[in-house]
Amino acid sequence: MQAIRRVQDPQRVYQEKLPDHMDDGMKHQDPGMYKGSAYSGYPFLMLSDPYLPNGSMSPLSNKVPVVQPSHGVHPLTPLIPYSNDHFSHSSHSPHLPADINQKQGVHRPSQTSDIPGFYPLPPGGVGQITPSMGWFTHPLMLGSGMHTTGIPHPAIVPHSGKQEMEHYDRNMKPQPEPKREKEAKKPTIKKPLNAFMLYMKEMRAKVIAECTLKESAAINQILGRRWHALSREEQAKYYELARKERQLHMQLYPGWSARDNYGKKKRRTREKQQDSNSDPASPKKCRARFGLNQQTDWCGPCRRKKKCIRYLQGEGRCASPVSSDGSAIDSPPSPPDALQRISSAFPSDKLAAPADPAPKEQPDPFPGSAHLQTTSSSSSRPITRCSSAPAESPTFSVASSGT
DNA sequence: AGTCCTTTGAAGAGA
DNA sequence: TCTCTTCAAAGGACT
Repeated sequence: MQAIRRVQDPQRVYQEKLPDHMDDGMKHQDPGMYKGSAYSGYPFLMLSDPYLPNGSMSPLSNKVPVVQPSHGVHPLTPLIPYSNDHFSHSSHSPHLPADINQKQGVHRPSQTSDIPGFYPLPPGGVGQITPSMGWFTHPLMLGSGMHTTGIPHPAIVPHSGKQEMEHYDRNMKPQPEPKREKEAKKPTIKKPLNAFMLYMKEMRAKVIAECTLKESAAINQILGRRWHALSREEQAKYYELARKERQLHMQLYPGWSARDNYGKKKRRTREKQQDSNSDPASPKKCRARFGLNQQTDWCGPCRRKKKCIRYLQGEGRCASPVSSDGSAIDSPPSPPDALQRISSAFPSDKLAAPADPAPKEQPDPFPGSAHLQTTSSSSSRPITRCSSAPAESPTFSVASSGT
């Protein structure tokens, strides 16, 4: 039933979930645009994207040179956002069972029969699509993430990497195996990538090349800032790609739920739960402490529904909480408005920027560039210090971690 | 081998 | 309805 519901109403879901700034036009462009073909959102079919003025496959291809990343991301990365590694270890197996995901209760539609009319498959199903892509020999095409339709989807990966994929290939051999062992080798369907993940996927190599960094935590901090530095139009491209990716994912795995992958980081989960239980910086507790409206007031100057920045910075208290309309709630030194107070307190971050517990010594002269003051206080392993430098030629040096 | 770090966004669970 | 949690990618560092 859940699968049916999800398949029947994806358009509404996506439109509702579109970021606010997408309301301007994106939503209105959408009606019916996917109804012609069930897989019109499928990456391989997006050779000419109506959302991209020049029909480019890459949202940044018209402004950012494609850098072949070390991990082999395909130039079409934004539309094929899954790691090739997951598939490069298994050559095409004609014996690959079509229905490889029964364990997770994913209903694998047998062509058109099980797909509600909202996603009418073209005659012959998606399988007819592949011949038109004869030029396209992406490794994913040869992987074991093969959909019933014959089109692989990179979201299908083994539970824990390459070795399991090799096991999985062996499973293709007609050798009877214990049921329990078989179940343990069932691949995992991963979540579709969101807009920021798609952006990271594309820009990571560029940042690595610029900064000669490889540590992802530091790279991601840079990418996070650059993401906020993007214009709405630029971000909208990634939101749209993500929306299509979700739609494709929903089409391929109608019964899949993000919940299927819950519980795979159990240690971290437990620690976080313990932490949250005793964390006085939680928004709810901060609001309670300041007598704020739990429903409408924001916690702290960050205006994010997360932990209080000031608390995390060591002040041990919430400061300058603002109401939902931006007006000050406590009594700071009479700022013009809460937003200005916020931006003055955190000059290098936009309002929506992530809470960086590191003290902001001076405004970031290159917002969006690879300017990393320091790493998080939550990390006992300072990673990188990035000097202020133009975005085109940032310089990085590895901070002495003191280890 | 498994987990952490770090980012944003989507989705699910629970209050 | 809102808040909170988890996971998605990445790879070096750590346990």
